[in-house]
Amino acid sequence: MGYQQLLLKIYERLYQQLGPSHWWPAETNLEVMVGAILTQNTAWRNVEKAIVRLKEAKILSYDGLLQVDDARLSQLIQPAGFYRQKTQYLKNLIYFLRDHCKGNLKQLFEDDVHGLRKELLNIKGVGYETADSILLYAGNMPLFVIDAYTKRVFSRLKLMDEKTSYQKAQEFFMINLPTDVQLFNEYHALIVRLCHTRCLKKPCCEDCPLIPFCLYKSSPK
DNA sequence: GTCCAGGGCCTAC
DNA sequence: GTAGGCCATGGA
Repeated sequence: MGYQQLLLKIYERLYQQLGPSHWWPAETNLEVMVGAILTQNTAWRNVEKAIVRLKEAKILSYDGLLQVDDARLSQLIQPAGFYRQKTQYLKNLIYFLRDHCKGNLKQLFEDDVHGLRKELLNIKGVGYETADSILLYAGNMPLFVIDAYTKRVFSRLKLMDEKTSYQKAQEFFMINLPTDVQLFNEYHALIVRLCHTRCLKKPCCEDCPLIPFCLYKSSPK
């Protein structure tokens, strides 16, 4: 079986087992962008707390985030951890939006995808995964998002090395899958959800949906 | 108490 | 281009 077929088989199996994800969990595109920064190396439940606080303070908006002072923002996002860095990262993002499109996100995502990706990566605090999450889940642009879970799952399937670079891993998926925003959206979401609900230590859990594709043999304990 | 979570930056090599 | 240290909270 070629990689194209294999990747689609794995996708179909995950979708059958886990069902649709309805990602990204956010009410607006700006909320997706904010969540993408807040979730950096942080459990989503902690991000949710910060998001709720931002909403309660009525500053989860372009104008709100533009005007709030650093100390206040820092205090509100504290539950999401790394709050001093993330305060600056959020400010950097909002200043980019101000300078680039005056906060008009619809206009922002009309740009050329690769040009926009390069500009996002120029923002201090936006790396590959954050940029691609924003482009895919807020901008509906066809970028496959790689994260630690993706590398963990697919290295276990012997389809890549855990240390594979972001670019190489992304290339692997994008070369071997049709360029389809909805497919990229759902595939990444399913990988994350799989990792939230399954043990990923070797050998495979006996009820793991990916057992048919897993090359590690379960050994009796 | 220890480990980890939907990373990214900086520095050294 | 990459390995290691750093950033911080909250749940398991």
